[in-house]
Amino acid sequence: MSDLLGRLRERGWRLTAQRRVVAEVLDGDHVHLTADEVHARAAERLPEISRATVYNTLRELVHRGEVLEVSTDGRAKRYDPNARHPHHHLLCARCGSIRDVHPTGDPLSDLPASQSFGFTVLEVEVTYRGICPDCAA
Amino acid sequence: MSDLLGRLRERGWRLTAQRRVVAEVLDGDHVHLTADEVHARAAERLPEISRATVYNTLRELVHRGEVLEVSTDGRAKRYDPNARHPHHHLLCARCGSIRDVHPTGDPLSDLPASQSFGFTVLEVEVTYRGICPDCAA
DNA sequence: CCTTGCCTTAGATCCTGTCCAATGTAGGGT
DNA sequence: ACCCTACATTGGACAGGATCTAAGGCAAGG
Ligand SMILES: [Mn+2]
Ligand SMILES: [Mn+2]
Ligand SMILES: [Zn+2]
Ligand SMILES: [Zn+2]
Repeated sequence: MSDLLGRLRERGWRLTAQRRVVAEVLDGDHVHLTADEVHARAAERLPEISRATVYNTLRELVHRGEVLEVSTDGRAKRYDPNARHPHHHLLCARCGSIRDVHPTGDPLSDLPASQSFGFTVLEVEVTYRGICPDCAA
Repeated sequence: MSDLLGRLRERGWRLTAQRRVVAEVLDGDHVHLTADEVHARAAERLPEISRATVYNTLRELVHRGEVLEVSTDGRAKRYDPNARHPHHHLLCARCGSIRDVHPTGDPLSDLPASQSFGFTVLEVEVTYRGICPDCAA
């Protein structure tokens, strides 16, 4: 994230207290918060911030490529500020917790053109599913 | 699917008209229906079948390993009877349509033990995302 | 056939996420 | 420094997907 706010301001992003707080909450590595978790932490600093604004801000950060949106089966999506370093995820099937894992190969190149069915393939997501140590105990 | 019903009956599954119809609807390859699509098609043959029963039956088929549950980002999950032949999916980011793709490598073996974080890793899912020919036009 | 424990049902309810119309404000222009 | 206004925020309504509940139905073993 580092100078996220600077980068966004240059692109004409209006800088509000709400957006600043959301960006602060998302700062760090190995952060995978749900929108409601982001809202809860943001509300500690700015009690009147609304859920709608958190959703709006997250949607824009995702759209601008600053935050990664991680689907977790039926549960709430998680937001990952570590969008610059491509990586994959290890997901606990029981509690939904997430860990980062780093790829050894490039699965995109593993998709032969013959299997593209005319799709314009943009990205690939690899999700390892299992049971985390906490849930196993 | 072939002798799905026989297999399930042996495991003590009570055989009802509703379950039979759901299994019939799911028969075939490259089938990726949502729960509501399954319900609509089942209702053509058995008009009084309820959504709850379709959900219950799908959940059990998934739990027994007879059907694969495929998450598609924010959309309704899709149910895939082709659970015996492991494969991955190519998902249209615009309309949510799905195609089967077959892996060239085994991403599970690409996960070094050093990155398991104590998880018991059960499976890996690879999702290619892009734009399908219909949506591109 | 009976019985009983499993199934099915309609509708309520939950969860995540989006939409809306009213109100507030960042920041460029003067 | 102050105004304007286009853009942002807000609370609450809304929507889709999925689960839960309590009442009644029925498969299948005896
Ligand atoms: Mn991550
Ligand atoms: Mn499939
Ligand atoms: Zn867990
Ligand atoms: Zn499409």
